[in-house]
Amino acid sequence: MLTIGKLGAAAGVKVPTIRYYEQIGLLPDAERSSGNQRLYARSTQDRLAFIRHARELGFPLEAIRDLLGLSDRPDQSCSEVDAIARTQLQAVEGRIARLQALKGELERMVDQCAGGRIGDCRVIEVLGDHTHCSADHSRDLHGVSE
Amino acid sequence: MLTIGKLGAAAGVKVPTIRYYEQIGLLPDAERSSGNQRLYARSTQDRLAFIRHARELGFPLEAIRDLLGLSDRPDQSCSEVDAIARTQLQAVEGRIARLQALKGELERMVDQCAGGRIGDCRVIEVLGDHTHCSADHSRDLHGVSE
DNA sequence: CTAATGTCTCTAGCAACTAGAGGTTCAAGG
DNA sequence: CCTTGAACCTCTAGTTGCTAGAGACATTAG
Repeated sequence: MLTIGKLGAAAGVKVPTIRYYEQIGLLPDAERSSGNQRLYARSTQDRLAFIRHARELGFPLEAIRDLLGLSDRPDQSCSEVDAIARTQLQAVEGRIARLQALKGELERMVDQCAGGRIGDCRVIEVLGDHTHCSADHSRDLHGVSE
Repeated sequence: MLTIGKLGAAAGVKVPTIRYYEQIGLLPDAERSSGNQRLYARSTQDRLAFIRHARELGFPLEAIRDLLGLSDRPDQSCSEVDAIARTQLQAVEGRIARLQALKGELERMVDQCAGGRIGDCRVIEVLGDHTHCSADHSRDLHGVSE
């Protein structure tokens, strides 16, 4: 049996995140020691690694919840699993396409900044002007900052 | 003078978002009509279009706040503006690179899903296994979902 | 035995909005 | 002039996926 800290270190997930996953029902309620501390079986490490990897791949927690539910019923068709993965793939492709349009626009901005005064700055000017927009980025308004 | 609805329509920003921007100080407090409704000058439309475009380009609101502050002092050097844009460009390039790694992994998953039962499903298997990871995606853990 | 570290619960905060309740004001049609 | 309905107001709370902190208890190394 592992304590939460060992589990987190083994799976590469921070301790509060594990408690959060338990809270939202993504992990089952952990067993407890006599002193009320969470104890985990090895299998939980696999489940947690699964979650982590899926998160890294950009799957939202709701999709991961579905995948975990599906993986608990190994005799059914995997078409649903496939659909979730395909949806995710499409989302990633869309993000890449839009980010590449943004990249082009940013490059133009930086190239045109001649190092003068702000009054002449192309960056400011381009940001105030939509006419060079090469795509509809409106669906990019969230989740892009870093 | 424009009402908030007209302004929003003209700049492509939703009404509650405009009020939110005012609340956090990104837009100055609007003038009010006798009946307490917000009224905007045309110049606000430009400022709002600037914000919208910068958001579409992925600039966080804090960076936009800085840019707006800089654009109000047009006689200074634009090196700061340039730096903000370059930072943003780097962030976008990093995101693209990581998303392309993720795309490859997702494609492998989908290709290998032979349409059988979940017990044999490669998607589930790959998600449980980190060994094929081609990069450290750990900085991708937020902001990727769509 | 004690000190340090780990764990517990709980609340609050982050970005950047979005949604809803419940009430007021405005513009147009009859 | 009056009414209707859209647009506006404020306020609170919710979203996603965590992260940070407070204050208290548990465990472990020396």
